[in-house]
Amino acid sequence: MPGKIPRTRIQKKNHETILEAALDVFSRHGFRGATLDQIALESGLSKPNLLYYFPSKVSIHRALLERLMANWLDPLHKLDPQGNPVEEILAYVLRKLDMAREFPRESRLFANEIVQGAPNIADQIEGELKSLVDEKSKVIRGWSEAGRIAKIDPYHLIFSIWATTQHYADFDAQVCKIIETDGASHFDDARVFLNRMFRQVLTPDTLV
Amino acid sequence: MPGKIPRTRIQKKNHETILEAALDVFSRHGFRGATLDQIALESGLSKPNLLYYFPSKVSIHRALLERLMANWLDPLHKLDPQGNPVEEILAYVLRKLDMAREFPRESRLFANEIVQGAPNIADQIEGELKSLVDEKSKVIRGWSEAGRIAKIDPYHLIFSIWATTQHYADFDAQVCKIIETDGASHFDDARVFLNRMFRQVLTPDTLV
DNA sequence: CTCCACTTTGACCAAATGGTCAAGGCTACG
DNA sequence: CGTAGCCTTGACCATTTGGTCAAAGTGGAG
Repeated sequence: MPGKIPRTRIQKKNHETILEAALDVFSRHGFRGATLDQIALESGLSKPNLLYYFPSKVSIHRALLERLMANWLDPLHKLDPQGNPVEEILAYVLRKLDMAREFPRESRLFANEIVQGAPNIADQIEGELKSLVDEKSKVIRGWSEAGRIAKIDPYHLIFSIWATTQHYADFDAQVCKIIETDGASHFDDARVFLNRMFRQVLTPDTLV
Repeated sequence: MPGKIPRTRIQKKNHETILEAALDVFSRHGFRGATLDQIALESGLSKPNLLYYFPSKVSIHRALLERLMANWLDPLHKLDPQGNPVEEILAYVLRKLDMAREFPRESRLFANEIVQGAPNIADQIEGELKSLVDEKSKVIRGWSEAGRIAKIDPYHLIFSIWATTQHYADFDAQVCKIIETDGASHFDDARVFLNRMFRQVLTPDTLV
């Protein structure tokens, strides 16, 4: 079994192939529902070959989560304390919505994991994710207290952004069955809706 | 194997016992992740006994989903076309939030099912759920066009309500790791936040 | 009390599944 | 072109899991 970092060209390629197939399978069936045989089939490699590159099923899952966490947090990282508060937060909302559209598998992978109690990424949530959220919450609270946006709880604001944007990826099956539009045009409608909603929420109360 | 409706007292009791245990296990691990042995253990019955009352694992799961769907839709049913638009919708939001707090297992059961493509409740979503949403969306659109609430897409409004409220049940593991508050006091904060957010969203634009 | 239908379960089964291993194939480098 | 080390896999294994079955237990109507 090769070390953590792929060395040879072929190792790099197969690592990639496996993670790509695993993303597909894990995001569709959750950790327990996915099988090594499915991942082997989908990746075009044999099952023992998977286990040559990764020591176990759970290690594939963990590698995936770890690799994707950074990308997942990226939109929030980009929230600029120096920018215009309302526009910064709205840009964040729309970036998250774009990610839900472009990377629904990643979103569902995390959703599956967290719904089931986050057994494999508890540490990353408590570490990386929490400290980033804490940091950006302070920024938002600063804006809030300066009267540049409404007085709202930054944590719940962030939760509501996650919930409303990821909903379109995680609950896609439901959304598509309720809205009949064939294409993914509901993402455009969602964009309009969320843009309006969060703009409205952030606008400071003028009278009080 | 007894018919659909439990007849004897003992059948009624055991049906109940099994579904209660199954709710616990399915909501924690998803369909594939749950095992009959776990459900048997948790219900205090033997595995063959489970299969005396239900013909298969999937039939337990389906019975659960079916039984809970009605309760799940109830808050939306209560949305009164004759009431005050803003207050009706806000009351709906808060009812949904209460359900997320009081019935997190039910919420996660549905979340698990839908994230994985809703293989066992596709028909109920396309039927009962869709027609209810269609009906209430018409009501909301009516209010919207009459200028009694803002001009917003009723479907996406409903999605955003589901997303933001159920988030506190489905993603509880994440929420609790990010907010340190020990108790479930974050539900109170969420109530304040969501109340403000949706009130804001529904307020009609006065100028245009 | 008796008897019959309802209920319960220990033992068992076939299939699926995560994982192992030894043997064979391939490749890059000298 | 040869060989050392990387890569691949068919066959196999132990365990888990959904499900079966025959036999034993139990409760309540008469």
